[in-house]
Amino acid sequence: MKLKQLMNDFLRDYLKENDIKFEDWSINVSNQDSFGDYSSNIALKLTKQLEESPIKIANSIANHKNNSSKIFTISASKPGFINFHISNDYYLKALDQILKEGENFGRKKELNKSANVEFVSCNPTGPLTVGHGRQAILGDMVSNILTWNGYNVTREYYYNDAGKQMRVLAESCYAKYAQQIGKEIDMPEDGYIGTYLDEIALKIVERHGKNLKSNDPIFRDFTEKEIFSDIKNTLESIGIKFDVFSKEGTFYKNGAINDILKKFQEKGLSYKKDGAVWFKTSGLGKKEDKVLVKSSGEPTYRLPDIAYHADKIDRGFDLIVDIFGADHIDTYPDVLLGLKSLDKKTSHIKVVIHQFVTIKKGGEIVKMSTRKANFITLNELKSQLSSDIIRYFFIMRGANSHLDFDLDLAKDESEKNPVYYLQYANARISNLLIRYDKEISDERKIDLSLLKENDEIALAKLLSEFPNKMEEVLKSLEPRKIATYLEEVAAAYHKFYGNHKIINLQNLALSASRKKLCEATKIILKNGLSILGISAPERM
RNA sequence: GCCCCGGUAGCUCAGCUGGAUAGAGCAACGGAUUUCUAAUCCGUAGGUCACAGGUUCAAAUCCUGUCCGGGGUACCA
Repeated sequence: MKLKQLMNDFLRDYLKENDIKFEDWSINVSNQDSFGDYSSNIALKLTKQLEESPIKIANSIANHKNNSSKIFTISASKPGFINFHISNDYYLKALDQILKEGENFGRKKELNKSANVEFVSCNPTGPLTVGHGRQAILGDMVSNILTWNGYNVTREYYYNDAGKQMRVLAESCYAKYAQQIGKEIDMPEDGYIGTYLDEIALKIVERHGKNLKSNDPIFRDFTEKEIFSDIKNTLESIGIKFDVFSKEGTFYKNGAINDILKKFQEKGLSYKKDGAVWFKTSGLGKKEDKVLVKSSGEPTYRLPDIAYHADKIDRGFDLIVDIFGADHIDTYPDVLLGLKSLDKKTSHIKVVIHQFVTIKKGGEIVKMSTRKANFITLNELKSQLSSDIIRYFFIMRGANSHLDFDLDLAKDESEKNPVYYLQYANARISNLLIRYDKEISDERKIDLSLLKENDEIALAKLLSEFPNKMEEVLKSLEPRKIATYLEEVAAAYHKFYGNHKIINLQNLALSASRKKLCEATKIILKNGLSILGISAPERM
């Protein structure tokens, strides 16, 4: 960050000295060594305004007085780029800082800001599927990213304990119960037919006998409890814990839903038609109006969702993140509209939408349908794969892309599996450090300037970028970017390791410096992996 | 019908706040000192960035349209 500032300062200084008013330039990482470390397009952008050829402007800029000459030199190249060449010294100094700050390197201090991350939030009508798994892991990592950047994070799970789905679940469970005790009863329409319900029904028979009536609350309460505890166990097995569980029923009981209806009515934003209450979204930029309360008297999901979000806003979080599956893409704008019309602040709500997951097995896509009990559960996945692998594979693609979960690759314990690539780099370093201490007991002042090889500088440069990366990730809330970065770090380390001897009894000073580079790499790998919630084994 | 996401190497995908010769992993092929852990490294080959227009000094990236794939779309959530 400091580095970019210095480069920008240099450009600003040039503009000021030449009395040019201009702001629209960028500085990017160069894509070729001969173009230095960073490049700016400022001269190209200035061509029109100055009515000069870009290369002329670039040369003029490159010759401008450089107050940061110890940190970088400047050159101009072909069409008109300004190239900044950063001194090795700058990157090596970053190593000192990494070693000094250790597990806090790149971490933001307490911001005194709070964030709420809502994710998973599925109703307890069945076991979690791999689709929920993606959301769970995405949400957990987003939470970690926020924590790392200084937020005080609340992980929240919201579910509907009162609606139609739970009623159907109870009816389905009764039907299964009836089957267990030898009665033939038809499954309710759109009922849940998964085998997990058979197990629950059997438990009910065992514990409560065979004489329960269909309307016994046990069929709802017991089932909810059973399924929920299964969900919690599943989540825990991949390292996820929630701080708060919110129930939809709360907002009926405390009157929030009626209040909102009343306010909409007062503001003229709702009306009655065909026995239902409609939300006049057409006046707010939408094409059609939406139903708030069905003619049956039951609210649609929108109303409680608005109430729930209003509640989150009122709890005073500085940032509210909603992680939703692609099925919400059309519906969350309604909720935001509702909140806005209630004069609630919504600018601090960030919605992360992720696409769905397909499982690839033996080169073929396994089609899934949740209702028809034709799905792969997260538990099944967990029984075959470690938490580390599951976590990594779910964020290997951007949230906005469909995810093909390649089961065969995930199970593969060879070098093909990218998770091991990262972990192996860490294990390699750990082993090396142990060996180093055995062979070299020499204590000396470290002279990092002995690190001059391209592989060494490239690695140091990459390590120094970690804090910037974390800031980027805070903006995009894309854990994948951390994974990509760590793969680069591991690759740079493996390359350095392959080309250069670290423990060299003939050159203890150089050995000591290289050891420091290894230690710094280990810190970065560990810090990055910890945000992803993936272990960094010392030995493999 | 309408909405969202995607179309980049044989496969899976990066890159997309516009920038200099489009990258990685896997697969293919060829190599690496009796290893500081070879779960590694080096090299070769592989591309009309779906297509057509447009904006621009500059387009894989922005705009428009078309085609293909996936998903959503209700008084279900």
